[in-house]
Amino acid sequence: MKNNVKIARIQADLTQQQLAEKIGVTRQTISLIEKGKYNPTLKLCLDICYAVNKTLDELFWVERDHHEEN
Amino acid sequence: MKNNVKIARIQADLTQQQLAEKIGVTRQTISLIEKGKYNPTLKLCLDICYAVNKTLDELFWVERDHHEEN
DNA sequence: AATAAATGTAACATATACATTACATAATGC
DNA sequence: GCATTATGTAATGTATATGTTACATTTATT
Repeated sequence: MKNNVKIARIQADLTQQQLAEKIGVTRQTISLIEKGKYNPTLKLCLDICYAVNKTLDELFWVERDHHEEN
Repeated sequence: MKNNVKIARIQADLTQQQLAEKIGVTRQTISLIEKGKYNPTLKLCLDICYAVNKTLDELFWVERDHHEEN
């Protein structure tokens, strides 16, 4: 679950805490998503996009990798 | 949770059943997502994208609506 | 270096995505 | 009309996303 949330958050000059509050989620959730340790729901992905002014593709799109494990 | 899955699925000439099998999910899950009745995980969104050859933005992006009722 | 701020992460609880089974209705072909 | 296929949806179970609390580690500031 690689993504660009951390980069976008830093560009938006937000801490995990601030981003979490903007979205209404806990800091831990942001941390785990940035670390790729879990699989957020679409609604949460969209909320993150809105908070850092990016689209889904910019933050979460990954080409299919034929050798993907998982 | 409006999305364009149904349109893309039909364009790809797949039934809900066929799409579900391609992805490894049940037909019910596809049906509920198309009806906007729930909030799929990112992984499932990506699997749907791959199956119908669209990107996240094409299938799931929605501009923030200030009057969203969720 | 010491202190504070930011981040990682673990244990446990709760909500909900998704599976399973089942049945009903809608659409399509004979 | 009847049979078949596609779709909607309800009940119940399971897995996992997310919350809560708490503490450890890393990074920034002085």
